[in-house]
Amino acid sequence: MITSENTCDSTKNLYNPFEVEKKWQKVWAKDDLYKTDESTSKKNKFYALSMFPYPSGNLHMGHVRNYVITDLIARFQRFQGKAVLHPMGWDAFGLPAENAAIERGINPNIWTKQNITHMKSQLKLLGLSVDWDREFATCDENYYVWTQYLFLELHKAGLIYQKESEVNWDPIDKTVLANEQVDSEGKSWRSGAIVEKKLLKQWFLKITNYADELLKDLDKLNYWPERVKIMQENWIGKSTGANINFRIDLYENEKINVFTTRPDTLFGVTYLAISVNHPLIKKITDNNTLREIEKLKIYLKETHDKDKKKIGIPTKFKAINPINSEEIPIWIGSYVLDEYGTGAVMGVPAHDQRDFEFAKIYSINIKQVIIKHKEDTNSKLETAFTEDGFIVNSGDFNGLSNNDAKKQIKEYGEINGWAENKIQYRLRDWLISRQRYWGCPIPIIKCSKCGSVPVKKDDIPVILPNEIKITSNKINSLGSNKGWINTKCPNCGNLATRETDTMDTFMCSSWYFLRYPSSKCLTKPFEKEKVNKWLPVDQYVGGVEHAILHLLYARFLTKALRDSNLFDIDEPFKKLLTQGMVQSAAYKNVLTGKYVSPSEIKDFTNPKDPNDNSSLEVLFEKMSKSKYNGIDPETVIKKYGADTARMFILFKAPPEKDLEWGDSDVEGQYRFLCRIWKLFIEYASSEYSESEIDCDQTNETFLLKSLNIAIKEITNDIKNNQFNTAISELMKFYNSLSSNLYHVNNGLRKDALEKFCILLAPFAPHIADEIWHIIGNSKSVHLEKWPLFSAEALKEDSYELVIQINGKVRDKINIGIDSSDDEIKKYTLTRPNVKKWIDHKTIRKIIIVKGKIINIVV
RNA sequence: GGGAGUGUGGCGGAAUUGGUAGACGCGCCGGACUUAAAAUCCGUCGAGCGCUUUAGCUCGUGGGGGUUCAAGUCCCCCCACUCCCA
Repeated sequence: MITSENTCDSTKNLYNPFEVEKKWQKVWAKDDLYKTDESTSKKNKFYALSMFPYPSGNLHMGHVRNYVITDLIARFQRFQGKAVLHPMGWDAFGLPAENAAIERGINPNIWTKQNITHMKSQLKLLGLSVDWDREFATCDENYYVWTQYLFLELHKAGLIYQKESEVNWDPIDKTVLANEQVDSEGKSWRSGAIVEKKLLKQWFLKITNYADELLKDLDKLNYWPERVKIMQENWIGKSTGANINFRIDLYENEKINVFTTRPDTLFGVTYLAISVNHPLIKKITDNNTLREIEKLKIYLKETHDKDKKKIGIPTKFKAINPINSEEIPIWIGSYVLDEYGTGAVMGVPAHDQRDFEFAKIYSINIKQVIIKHKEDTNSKLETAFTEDGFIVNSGDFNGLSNNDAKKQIKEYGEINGWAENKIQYRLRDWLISRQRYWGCPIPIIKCSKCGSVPVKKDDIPVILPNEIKITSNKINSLGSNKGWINTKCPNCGNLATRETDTMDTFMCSSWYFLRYPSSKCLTKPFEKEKVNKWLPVDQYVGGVEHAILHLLYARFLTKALRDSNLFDIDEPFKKLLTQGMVQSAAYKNVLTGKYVSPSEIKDFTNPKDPNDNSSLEVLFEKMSKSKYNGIDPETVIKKYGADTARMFILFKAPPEKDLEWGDSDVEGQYRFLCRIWKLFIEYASSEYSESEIDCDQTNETFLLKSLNIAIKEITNDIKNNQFNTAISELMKFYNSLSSNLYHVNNGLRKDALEKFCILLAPFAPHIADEIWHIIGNSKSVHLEKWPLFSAEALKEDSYELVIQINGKVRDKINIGIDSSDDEIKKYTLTRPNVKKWIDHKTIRKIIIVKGKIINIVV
């Protein structure tokens, strides 16, 4: 362990990170060093943003990683002479505050504010270059007034509507649960009751209106990780196909409309399957069947997706396949969804796996209409054949490739009036109603005469009442507050009631990045010209878990508000970096499956469970209480300082990868900072700073070169988000600096030390400023310009040529940079090591790659 | 089942466009300093064989094949793990 007694220098001038960090944090705050520069239009802007945190109460390592990465980028961009906006705020509405209220009897508002105060103080320890003047929380009245304002804008634009929809209902707690609060067995995480589906009238946002643009514009996001774009693409789930009408034998005028992406398999349809809620079911009179349907409905309600079986109920109806007038049975199928398509599917067992399984269970005909190769004969299918191939058993369409048949059968159907082109999305409209207290109230008034009427813009905010009542394990939602709920209709003036649902918190977080450029504005959510100036966010950093929901909602809202003419940008986030998890060692007893706290383990080289003395498995997993592997950032900072924590986190792994916490690696970074400290203290003591005892040309060239390599590589690495290798380069430069420093002239010595400070500054900002001052500067190092490397200094007059014989390295020689091919050959062939390998052999070929390699093939 | 990704020493991880595999750090071992320990500084460390002084050779980036003068990198097949979607 490192303590203040045994740090780097045992005699004097210890590196004391706490003093250094406290000192500089004060100075920076006093000098407003990180205030956003809005004074000039000469500077290019750079908007650096971390996904804002939920104020859960304590800072986690995941937060630290997120903000340190963003901070490094923000600092680097400031060094590049840009005007940087680097704000921070709080995603402050949401369930944990309600749960805390229930458990501890604290008002969610007070709980949240306390958490913010505490987390902010922890955050400040990190020395982030955040412009704190722009801070806000989404639960602040003068933030959520604008969330309501935007709701009204969207309402005006026709993007908001009400619909009955199923929710997860906990019958014991009498409350609605979010999907995440229902476990894999369909039980409530709180009460353990089986969660029911209940129909409630809810508010929706028409995100589907933008499905196509959201999909198309993914192409514009050149600086987003490919996998995030693919996830969004899959989520939107565009499929192109056709709606096909099937007549029903008994009812001349009834038709069943099915959506399919595979019109090429139409001749292979052997049944239709409809959902339990399909309109046709109303025509069923047979009591037996009706009872079966009721049973199936209950089964579907209570069974979770994972263990759902395919269940079918036969009906007496027959459908007519429009392409060949074949009669096929109509089944009710458990796997047919109401929400997707038309609530009916055409069953093609031969070419769809789900249909295949269904047909096997109920002995339905399987008719193959696509074969892989033209010459293939039909064989019995073991599974559905879903690859491309050629059409058979399909009348006039036989012999076509199935992709051609898709088009031709669809066109044929269009001409004959039973098919139409159709594009279908998987994306559903966004349900924003929450039957919850701690959220942004939905600004709607319900009038018995006028229906749902939006609150007038002058009358917002609709303020969340502060008094809460907790009964039977829940906060009574807004509905029980009579003084609040009763109001007048803005339309007719009659008595009316307020909407008692609050908004999904994703709504609050879908526009916060628009607020930062004008976070103090009291008259609007944001100023158009400020949004146009600062947006899009140049670098957005956050966890990949938000790849779909938050990032998709934010993109949608940006587009919707653009269309309401509130600003002109199409996409909110130009560059996206999704950082990996922070993991640490967890000790698991393989026999019991239980985790053991490290404090109970005596010998870490051979960890044993103290309860049964069995060997423990060491796993690197995401930090969590239940696994006893959490590392508290505040503890680490108090032990080593923020600069060490920052350096460690940036060095240990590339930013997108998971990071494994390691105490000895943290100490390694601490030692590195100690070595730096010592070097600068030594230099500052007069005996070294003035002397030129041992000047040597070789050392000078060497140091100059390593300085310029460092500048070049570190600059490049930061630009490419390769912070781990940037720190490697910094270490190499340090190694060269410390071994050459007193063998070079005073000018170079000072210059190298100063540039080292600047290069270190974005990574470890506190110590960098301190050593910058130690060597005699008076302004902050963070006001300096980023150094440029000199190509001249990097120029070599010779290089090491690698000599390969048959592709294997046999020798290396130093050779002049201008040597011609002939000269290279000549030198190479005289080398004894080379001779040894080519003696008595014929040289077939010689390949020379200038500046690198010569390969002699014998 | 479909999609995306990962696999390199004891460990985390480096390797421009195909051109010296293992940068940098951690760890280990050895040495210096010390009464001793810690800290610090110096040095060794992919595996195997060889090296009595002199030194080199073979193998090696999950496995198997291929393209190439040259493959961690490109192509094909397989294995393992991770994530997303059913």
